[in-house]
Amino acid sequence: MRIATWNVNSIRSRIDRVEAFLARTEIDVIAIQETKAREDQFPFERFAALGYEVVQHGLNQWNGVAIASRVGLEDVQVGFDGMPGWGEPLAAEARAIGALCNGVRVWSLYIPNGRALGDPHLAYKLDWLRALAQAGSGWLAANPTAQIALCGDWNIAPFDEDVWSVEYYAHRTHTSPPERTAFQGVVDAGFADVVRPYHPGPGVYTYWDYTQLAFPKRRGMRIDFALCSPALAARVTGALIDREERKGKGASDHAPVVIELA
DNA sequence: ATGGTGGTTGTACCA
Repeated sequence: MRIATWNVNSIRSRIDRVEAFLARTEIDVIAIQETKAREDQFPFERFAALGYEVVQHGLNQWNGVAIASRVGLEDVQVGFDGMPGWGEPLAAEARAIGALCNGVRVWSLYIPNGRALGDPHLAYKLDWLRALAQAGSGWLAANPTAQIALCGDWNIAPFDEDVWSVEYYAHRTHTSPPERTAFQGVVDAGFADVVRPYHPGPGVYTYWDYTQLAFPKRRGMRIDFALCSPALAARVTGALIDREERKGKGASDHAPVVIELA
């Protein structure tokens, strides 16, 4: 079984790329982020034609998450217990959707962007991650053998080797100690980065800014992860970061991350 | 080669 996670930066703009990716990679389940589409705008039929069921949660032109599966899609959950809201009045954003796919609970997560050190969005991001760690801890407490994949764009580079320049990010988000502590909180709850052992850094990234030739200059960040519960991590036999998908015209600024399960 | 922001929306906001 093969699970992918990919921030596509608009499913409507990227549907041709997503289609081609699914067709050439034998993906069973894909967690998608930044769909930027409401339910009535989502290209469900394009997935159906390839044999995938889709569930999606999108409220407006921002955020948006989806899961496509060709191995079953059950027990869909939008958001998780304790997930913080944003705005006035406080409202849940479209940043989390989960479903059971062939025995694996797959989550598609779009962790808030903190924008800048000191920005209220950063506090929101940290709250969101703390709530996720707490929810995840609860899921494993209820069932220690649960197979759970927390897939998505985490907007955090957990270690210095996960960014092209420590100096560049010294006073920006994604690398600050509170963010790294919050990410580690999810790891400590029992969810492991199963890709790192197959692709050790430095220089291994999943995101490259659109501006200033970041990709050809290899100026990226590793911020997209599939964190797996112990029972699922034990099934992992390989992993791939598909840099090919960042190349050429019409690419997302993120590459897909794929894990292979026995 | 991988190439100098892009997407959605509406003339700004988000990343």
